[in-house]
Amino acid sequence: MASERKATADPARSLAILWRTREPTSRSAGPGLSVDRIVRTAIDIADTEGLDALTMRRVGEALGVGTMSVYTYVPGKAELVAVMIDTAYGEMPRPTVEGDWRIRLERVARDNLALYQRHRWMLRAETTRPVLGPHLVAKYDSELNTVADIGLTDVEMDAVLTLVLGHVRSSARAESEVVDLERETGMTDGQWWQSHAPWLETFLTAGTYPTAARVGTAAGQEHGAAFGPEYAFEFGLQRVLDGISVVVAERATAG
Amino acid sequence: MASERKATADPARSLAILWRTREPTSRSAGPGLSVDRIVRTAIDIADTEGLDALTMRRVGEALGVGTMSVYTYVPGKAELVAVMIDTAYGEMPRPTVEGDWRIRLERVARDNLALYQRHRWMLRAETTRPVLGPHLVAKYDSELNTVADIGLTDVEMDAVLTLVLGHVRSSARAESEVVDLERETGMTDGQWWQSHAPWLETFLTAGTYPTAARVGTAAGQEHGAAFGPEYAFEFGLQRVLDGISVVVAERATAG
DNA sequence: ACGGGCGGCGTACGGCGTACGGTCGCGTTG
DNA sequence: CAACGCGACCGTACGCCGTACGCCGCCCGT
Repeated sequence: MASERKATADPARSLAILWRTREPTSRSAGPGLSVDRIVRTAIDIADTEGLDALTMRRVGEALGVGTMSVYTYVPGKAELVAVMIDTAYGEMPRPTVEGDWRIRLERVARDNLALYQRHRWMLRAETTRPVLGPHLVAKYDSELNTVADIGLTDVEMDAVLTLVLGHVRSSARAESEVVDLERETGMTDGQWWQSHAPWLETFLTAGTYPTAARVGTAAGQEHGAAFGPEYAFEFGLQRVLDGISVVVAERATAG
Repeated sequence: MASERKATADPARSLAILWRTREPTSRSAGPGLSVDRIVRTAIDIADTEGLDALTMRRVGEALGVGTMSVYTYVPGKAELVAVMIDTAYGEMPRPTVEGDWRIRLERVARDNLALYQRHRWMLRAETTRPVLGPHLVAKYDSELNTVADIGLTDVEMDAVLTLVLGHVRSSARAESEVVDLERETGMTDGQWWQSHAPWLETFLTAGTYPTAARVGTAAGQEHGAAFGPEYAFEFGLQRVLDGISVVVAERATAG
């Protein structure tokens, strides 16, 4: 597919599907297709077989229905993916209001990480502009409320959320890469590294990049693998929260 | 393409191409193909027409050569993209050693942002495991040196770099989405938002998500568009650096 | 002079998203 | 109660993609 070229070409239609503005229209007792059934099936496929396996033909097949029947409910694949994303947002827990802002924000980060771990395809699908579905809006609102009372301006609240969610995405991607690699090559991360190491050493004359060699080795041994995604997530999250707490403190003393 | 399924299936071959272990082999005065010419052409196409336009047929055509001739030098599209990525890393400036760590790290962030702005396709191509080409290694080494003398452990140095580069990537992606959207729909970000707003309001009963509505509006008016990628980058970068300086200070007093 | 090897490539295959034009059974209307 | 229109369903086909395979013809070593 030439991607989402026209994903937003018809805002009316796209948004109508996202927000389910449509009667159930169960006319007969036939296959009984619906946007919801299609989306659930598609998410299932993407979860278990990966985004590459998500094919319109595959979706039809899984529903026991012709390929083109799917197009009765969804204008195209891009829109289907959009609804999948919004649906996934919908199954997240809403942030609690307990604890101070740092605890709440940390919770938001962990919930989002769990989302990406459950639906790794989202990391590759969320390429275009945010979907603007009902669940994304609800999520955005509830996550904003998490940092609504700590003295930040509206613009800063948005930026804080963007920063934290961006870090989560980055970490989730790094972790997902390791998992994907293991599934695709049948090697663990360590084995993959081992198989590349001799070749790397061939090219990399000893001493040319001392820092890279030392740190790469150190990081590898520390985590038992070439990269420690969980460590990177935790370390980064604490750094980000530390950084945020600096502005929060500023606002508290200045305001 | 089923993506990079076998991108690393033959480490020897892949690494050999990455590190250019091969005589130039300019046998005749024919088309004179080479990995370098192919990669430069491919980068050109991706830069000006986007990653979706990067097709093996298109590459051959641009080189005045049959499609399959490209395969003489490159095992497949995945490997081609890998070399493109490493080549792009190669044209980055190497970080200076002037100033304190914060200035140097900030410079690293800005250089990487500029890279992504010049080659937006990298944001969508860098999906798999890092490429392990010569330029990536050199980049990693020189960027590490930027934070090598501030009292962090090796593992922490790696994590700091990962954090900063992750933030850059996230910001660059957000910015790229806006640009792509404008190019694809012919609307500016503001216009796009305007065209969606009436529909959103239809679904979004006033007052259901007060915080989202207020902050969304505030952020939009502040930046003159629905989202201010540059602001998000700057704000996030300062927060991240603040967070890092907390550990650095800790190490300085404790060590 | 010649023969092998390799750079170059034409053709073809399987798979993708999806446009288009049917078919058929239901709910509504006279 | 009969006719009908509409919408769910779908078979076929088109134009893309990546790339396997086998063939040419030229250059270079002999």
